[in-house]
Order: sequence, then C-alpha cells, then structure tokens
Amino acid sequence: MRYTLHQLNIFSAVARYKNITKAAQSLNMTQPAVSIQLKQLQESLDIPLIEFISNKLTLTEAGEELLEMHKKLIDLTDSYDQFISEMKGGLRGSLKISAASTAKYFLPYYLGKFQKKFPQVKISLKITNRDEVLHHLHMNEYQIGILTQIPQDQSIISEPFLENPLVFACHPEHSLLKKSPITIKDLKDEAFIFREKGSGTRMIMEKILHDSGIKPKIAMELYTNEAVKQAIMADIGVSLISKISMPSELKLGLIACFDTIKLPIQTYWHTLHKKDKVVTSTIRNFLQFIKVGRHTVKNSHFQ
Amino acid sequence: MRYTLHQLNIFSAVARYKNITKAAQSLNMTQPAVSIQLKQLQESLDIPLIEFISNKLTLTEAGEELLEMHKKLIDLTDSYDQFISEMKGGLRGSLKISAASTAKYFLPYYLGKFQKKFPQVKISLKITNRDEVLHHLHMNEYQIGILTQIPQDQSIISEPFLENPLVFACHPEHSLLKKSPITIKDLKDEAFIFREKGSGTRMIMEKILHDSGIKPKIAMELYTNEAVKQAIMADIGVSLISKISMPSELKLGLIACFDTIKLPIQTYWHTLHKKDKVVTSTIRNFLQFIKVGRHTVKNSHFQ
DNA sequence: ATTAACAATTAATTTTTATTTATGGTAAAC
DNA sequence: GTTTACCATAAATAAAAATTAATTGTTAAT
Repeated sequence: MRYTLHQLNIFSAVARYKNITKAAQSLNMTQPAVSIQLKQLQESLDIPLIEFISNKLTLTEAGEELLEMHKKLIDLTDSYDQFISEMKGGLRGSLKISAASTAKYFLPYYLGKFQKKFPQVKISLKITNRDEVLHHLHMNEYQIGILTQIPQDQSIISEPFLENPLVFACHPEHSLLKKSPITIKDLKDEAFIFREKGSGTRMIMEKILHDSGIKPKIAMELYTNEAVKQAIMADIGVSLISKISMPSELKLGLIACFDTIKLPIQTYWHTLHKKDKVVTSTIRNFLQFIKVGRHTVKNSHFQ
Repeated sequence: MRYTLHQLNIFSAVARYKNITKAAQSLNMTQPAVSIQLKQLQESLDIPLIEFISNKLTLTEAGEELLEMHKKLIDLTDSYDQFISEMKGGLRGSLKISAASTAKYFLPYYLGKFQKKFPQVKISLKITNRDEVLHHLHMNEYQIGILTQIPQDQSIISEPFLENPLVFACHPEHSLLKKSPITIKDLKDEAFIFREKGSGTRMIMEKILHDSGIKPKIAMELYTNEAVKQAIMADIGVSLISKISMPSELKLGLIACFDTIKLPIQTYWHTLHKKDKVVTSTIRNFLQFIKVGRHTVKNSHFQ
C-alpha cells in the first residue's frame, strides 16, 4: 500500500495546527476522517509520525522529515503549475520549426522579431528540404513546417503567409536575354540545373517544364540553393529559382532573369502543421504573428 | 480538483510504453481505467499531455515537463523511504540527550563510543541541572535525560546504568580527617558548600543532613560542580560530591574525603525518557548500549 | 471530584471515486 | 475489403473515503 498526496496534505495540516480537530476544520473534514487518514499514512510508512507528550501533539523525527519532504514536493508541483500557466499564456514553451531551404533567406527575420516579443519561448529552426520537412511533421519531431509546395495530405493543415515569386534565371550574358519576352517553350534546348529529388523547387520546375512539353537536359543536380546560384553564375545552365533568394546577385548583375510569359510564377510560402497536433498558445501565437507580420515585413531588405 | 500520485504514476507508464493498453497491462489495470485516469489528469491540469500524430502516441510539451516533474518527485519520495528505512534500522536519526551537570565527566566517553558505532546518528548533548533535564523531557525537547535523582513521575521511565558514589569532601588539612571514621552528625558544625536549587546533588545532600538532624550552615551556594571543587580546595567548607568528578584532585591530594560511616552513599546514574515517547531504534540502541557499556567502561580512567 | 478538551474507535450510511465489462469507432496492415 | 490494433465512451459495479452519531479514554483545568 502506498500513501497519497491527500494524506500528505492532511498530515501537513495536522503538523501545522498541532491539533487534529482544528486541522480537520481547516480541511473541511470531520475529526474521525483526519484521524483515520493519519493512521493509514503511518501504517503505510510503518512508522509513527506524531506523538503526544504531556498531552501535546508533536512530530516525531520521521514526521519532521516527512514535512520537509512534503514542502519540497509542493515546491515541485507549484513550479510545474507555473510552467503550465505560462504555457497556456503562450509566454513559455518551445517552437520547433522545420523549413524548406530557401526559407533561410527570410525566416530568421521573422523569428528574431518573434523572439523579441516572447523572450521565454525556445525557438529551434531546422533548415532542410521539402521531403524532410514533411517527414518531420509526420514523425511529430517538429511542430511547424514551412514550405511552398504543400502536400496533398488530409492530415496536414497549411496556410499561406508570404509571396514567393519564382523566375527562370541565367547568366547575364545569355543569348536568349536579347529576345524578350520569351515563352517557356523557348527554353527547350537549354541545359537545366536541378535541385535534388525531394526539393519543392524541383517539383514545380519539373511540372512547369512538363506542362510545356519540355524533356529537360539536366546539366547538374545540386543540393542547395546557394550551389544553384553559383552554377548559374558560372553559366552552367538555367534554373527556376526563388527571386527572394538572390537580391544581391540581381542588383550586381551577376544573375539575370528571363522576362518570360506567365512568369514570375506566383507561389506562396505556407505554414504547415498536423491536423491532430495540439496547437499550443505558442504555436497559435506564431502562426498569427507570421501571417500578420507579412505587412510589416513587406518593405524589408529581402523584398 | 487536484491530481493524485496514482494518476502521475499511470501517466508515467503511458509515457514509457507510448501505448495505453500496454501501460494498463504493466499496471495490472484495464485499458479503460487508464484512459479515464489519464483523461482526468489532463482535465485537472486543463492541458493536453499526450497527442496522437500519425497514429502514434507522443507527449506534448506539457507532458514531457510533467514526466520530468514526476521523476523528481519520485526521487524525493525515494530518498524519504531511504531515510525511514535507515531510521528503522537505527543507523540514522538524532539522539538528543539532556544530562545533569556531573554527567559531563563520563557521558562524552559513552557518546564517543556510540558515535563510532553509529556514525550517521546525530548526537546532541545538553549539560544542565536536574530541573532543566526534567523540563526538557516534559517539553519533548530532548529524548533522553541522564540523572541520578529520578523523579516521582508515572510518565517517566528510568533505568540505572552506572554507579555514582557520593562522598563528603573537604580540604586535605581539615582537622576532622584525623578522627576516622566519623559519623555524619560529626559534621554538624561545618560550613557547607551547596549546589544551586534544582541540583540533584543538593537534593540528596539536604536529605542526608536532614536525616541526621543537621541544620546546615551554608557557606556558599555554587552553580557548578567545578566551582564546588574549587571552593573545597580553597577550604571554604565541606560538601557532598560525586567521587567520579574529582579523580585527579584526589590523586594529587588537593581534596580529601571523610571516611564516614554509611558513606560513600551509593547512588546511580539513570537514563530517563517519557513513557509516551516513541522509542526509535536509535534511542533503543543507545539505551541498550549505555547499559551494557557499563562493563567495558569499568576500568576506564574515571573509575 | 467534576468538567472540559481532545483523540481513537466503532458502526451504519452516504458520497465519491475507481474499475470493469461491453461496445463502437478509426486508422493502419494485410 | 477484411482484419487487427488501439483508444474512447457508457453503464454497471466495486471500492474507498467521508459523514454522522455515539462511545471510550486520557489528561489538564477548575
């Protein structure tokens, strides 16, 4: 048999009042109820906790020690209650975000602002590719995903929050730049730089080329957006790429964009989370923040 | 409404197995019982502790934190259980002794030996006079009293453990020393050195003198046995005193004892404790130790 | 010598809480 | 598309806790 928190609570009241009848009153219980619970507590510990010397109730050493233990125990539960109430208010908690790689060009900006507003929230950001993001959500290892290409998955809730213009980019001295505007079909003989399988950008690029009846020649397959930019600058080929990922290169004329009919393709960045996921206040706050934040962010350095 | 240790325990099992049915088995409970308790725990905390993502049970952040809290809580109760079991074995605990002043000449010897045997036991020794010792027991401030003159008090249990020979002592050049042996009546014109009121030695000295029809002349009233010795050496008067408190003085001839008919008076040192007192193993061990210890102590420096 | 204060205990009863049994629903696995 | 594994829920039942009321015993105070 094991004791209960209720018994410890009763014991503490008895220790405080040094009087079972008064302790019972303070607990809104009757005297026999307290006597019985106290007796059972002592029986389950198999040691006396109180004694009556000169008709006065005092604690035994085991009782004193139990009282100490109970105090510490209350401190523990109190601090958990505190944690819970801060979590409920969204002031505390963790925010684990898994984002597709190109998000690295703007997400830190959002997170920095969010962190300032909620300094107690622990934020962690994983930058990876689309497939991994979805895997992370599926495995419940991250709470929020950030993607452009949302999946066909009933169990995932998504919400757009930022424009993501995609353009075909090339070396600034590319011959086709003179002909303007061009159609996508005009690109049929180009060498293409692809992202790796599992990349959202690759998915949409494959779809666009396919829709235009192009069977692309793959010049190179690269695992990061930065590498793609380097390859473009090295004139290895052309690629579909997020415009916001290369503001400096465009300004300095290191990379050029085709002025293409039906381009830029307007895609959107989305927040994603599992339908069954318990949406904490922290998560709710962040989703709200990032959606509203679009406006305040609009004129920032990366637009 | 408040949660119970039982609910925390159930929650921990669920967290461990990530499966309610298996957790129930491990707890020897049925699956619905666990489901219900888990539900109630979450309701009383007003926060979800578990979630099902991709059909797998995982803990929410509040759940993870609760698990941590519960671990600490178990550490607390475990260390209390440890304390209790050491107390039961007498290996640990406190021993608060209040002793009449003359006990200081031999009690540290016992305590030292006891401490060596039970190094974890916290011993505290208060040296005071008889009245205070009894008061300490009455107030339950000390567990054990050490006295020679035991009280007429049904609520106190006493047990003799050591001889305490009392003698009338005087300056080595006292004229009465030539007449030997003397009766107590021969002392009727002496100046007497008394201990303070409340002293056990004073009590018995008053009784002996009264029984011999002597109305003593009080030369001085002193609060410690040491002061009495000093007064005897200064030839201020004679006094009844415990022989074991002045081995060195007797050896060096600084103090002499009358060879008196019916003396030395054989009194005994007693251990005392309140009848209602919970006798811990530590106390029981000490009482046993001090009683048996008499023999091993017999030939020590103070006999 | 009474009385007052306090706690333990008993027995009968009520209230509350915990558990079981039975059933239905929902994914994932075959 | 059937089965399997799991969990939630409802209703019934069992167990535990508390109350009421009465009684005893003890000690301290009057």
